[in-house]
Amino acid sequence: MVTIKDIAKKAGVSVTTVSRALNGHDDVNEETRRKIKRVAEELSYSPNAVARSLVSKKTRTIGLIISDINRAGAKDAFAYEILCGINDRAGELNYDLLLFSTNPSKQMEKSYSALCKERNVEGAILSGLRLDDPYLQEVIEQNAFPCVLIDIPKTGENVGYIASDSRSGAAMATNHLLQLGHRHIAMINGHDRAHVSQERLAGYRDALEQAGVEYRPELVYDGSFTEDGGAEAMYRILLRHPEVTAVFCASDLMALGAMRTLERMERKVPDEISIIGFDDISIAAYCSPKLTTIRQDKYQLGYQGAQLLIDILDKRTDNRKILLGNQLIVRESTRQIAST
Amino acid sequence: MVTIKDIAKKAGVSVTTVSRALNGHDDVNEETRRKIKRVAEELSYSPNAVARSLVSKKTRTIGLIISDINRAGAKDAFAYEILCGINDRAGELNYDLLLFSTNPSKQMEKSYSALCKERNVEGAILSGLRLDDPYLQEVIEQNAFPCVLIDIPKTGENVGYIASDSRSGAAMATNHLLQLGHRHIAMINGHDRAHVSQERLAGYRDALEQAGVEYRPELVYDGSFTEDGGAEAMYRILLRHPEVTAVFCASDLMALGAMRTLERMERKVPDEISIIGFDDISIAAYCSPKLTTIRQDKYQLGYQGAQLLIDILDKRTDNRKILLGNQLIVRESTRQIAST
DNA sequence: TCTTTTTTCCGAAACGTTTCGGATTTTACG
DNA sequence: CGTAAAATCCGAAACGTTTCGGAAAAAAGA
Repeated sequence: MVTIKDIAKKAGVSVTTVSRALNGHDDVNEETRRKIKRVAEELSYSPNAVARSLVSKKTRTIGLIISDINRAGAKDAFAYEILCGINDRAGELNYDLLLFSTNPSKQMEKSYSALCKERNVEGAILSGLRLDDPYLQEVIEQNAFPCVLIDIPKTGENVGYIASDSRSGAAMATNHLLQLGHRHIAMINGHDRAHVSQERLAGYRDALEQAGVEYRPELVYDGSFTEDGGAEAMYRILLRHPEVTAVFCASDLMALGAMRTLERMERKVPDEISIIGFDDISIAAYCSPKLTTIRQDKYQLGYQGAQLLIDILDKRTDNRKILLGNQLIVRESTRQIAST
Repeated sequence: MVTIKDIAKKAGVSVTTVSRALNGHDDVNEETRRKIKRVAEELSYSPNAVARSLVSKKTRTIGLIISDINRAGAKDAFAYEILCGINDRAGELNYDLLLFSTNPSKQMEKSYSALCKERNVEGAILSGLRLDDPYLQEVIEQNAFPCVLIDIPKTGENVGYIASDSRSGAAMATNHLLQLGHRHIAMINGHDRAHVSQERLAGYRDALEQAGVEYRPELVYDGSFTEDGGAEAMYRILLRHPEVTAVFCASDLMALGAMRTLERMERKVPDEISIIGFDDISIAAYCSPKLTTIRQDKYQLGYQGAQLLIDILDKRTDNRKILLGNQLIVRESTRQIAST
């Protein structure tokens, strides 16, 4: 390995000068700088980032703790799009990303903060964590290193969060169904360890109450954010609440499951029952019928999340909270209620 | 920051002993070890991985250069599944992943090998690179650091590759169509800067020739691996080769595009034209008609790729090449040719 | 009791870089 | 020409860890 010393020797200067020359400091003669650069080139020198960060305390690295990077996520590609956003913004700002191997199988022995401290990342972005994650509290309380949480509404001196506005999104979805004349609207929600589930439920209630429709808790089913869960929930709705003409699903995946059940039971969507999802995953535009849904911009979640983190790092902002808007995408799975 | 020195001082021993105690060396009294561990705990010490790797030359980090991590990839989630596989295996073996910000927009000034050398990663996995990538050659020739290429058939002392067997997969697809009685089979291929395109074309030819069907180059169109490209190619096929009754698409995304065109032109799939794809992306099981395709195990590409890299690192194998099998998934987009 | 072996510990160097404080040389100014 | 200022360079320390070689202390053997 060729080091700064080798260059110094060959160029006949001190290591100090080599360092300063290569880093563009201005107290080095242009001619010596050229020479040093030439020698560095000849020896095909490349700086050792590890040594550099040991002294500078800077790694230009952002830690990523994305617990939902797994096979199952391929369908909704949720984590993926977030990652793309982070990757793009981090790339633009010249940060690299360190993906921690948060081993979910064997109980992790190291906390997130330990992980980040050890590796000297400058900050971290956490996504896919459950509200009851044992290490989450520690991250926030210790306030040890700057981080941005995705979809977890906690802030602190050094911790910010970003999310899409689930509540208004859910209200938007429910309103859409209401405007189509539906009055008996069920909801298939995700598991309640996710904050977004609470928010989406609240939005659903908001819309109902504002429209003067009674909110009936028994119409809300748990689909645990999975396709099978959605399918299962739909069976129960069909069985127990035949009066229901529309279902708001808190995720597209669950909506897909619900539609599968409806197909099996030979109930036509949207003619007999309207379905609206949440997320706008790519399948939504291809399935049959195409799914009406609330689009949330997952990419921006990552992109602006990365931006927020770096703003926090550079103490460039006091803002610790970003809420992204959503968009209603009307496709084929919802329809004006049949006038009976 | 609390260091090993602080522990040494508080425990009344030397830094050497602390280091050896914490790292489980056996030349330290069990009692002192306990004491040191206790002190470390009290001070909530966490080791500095940067300093450690400066001296040990080990980072337990794998570099990732995945040039196709971008928004567009959300539909096929190809890069994502590979990443999941890598992430899982790396996690199991206790490696972290460093995602390099290969900024495709501004021309990268640093080569991959420079990137990896600087950051002292132990090895790297490269995916999504084009055959004509300017830096690819350098990686292989310099042989500077161990790496695994995905879908690029080059090997070397320290470089291995992993891919799914595109050629046999394409033959499998074409055979499926032949067995259904099709004789006029067009192909929509990807751009030819990808090695897989060449392979899939070869497989297509293999199958045709083996079945005694003439290979006609004019039936092969370039869909450049995009949905729009597939749609465009399909238009041309319809226009110029009305005799075609089946199309083999070298990717599901292009198949989706082709099906879009067919729907617009009111040609029924599979009644009038059979379509088979390649990849088995998640949409394939949901679109209408559901897409018959060749499934390749992208997750294993990553998982076994990571394994291969680590085997190379540990000099545990001389194998430098892994070829994964594919699987024909028959759904709804192919059918026995209508007997005329 | 004396020597040898084993156990337990430590000092110092090393990893490759940055940076502080100062030294030397050159240039500018009166 | 003498002095002040600017330009250019350098030595040494520091970052937090590991490890080599050996030293001191304890245990074992004769």
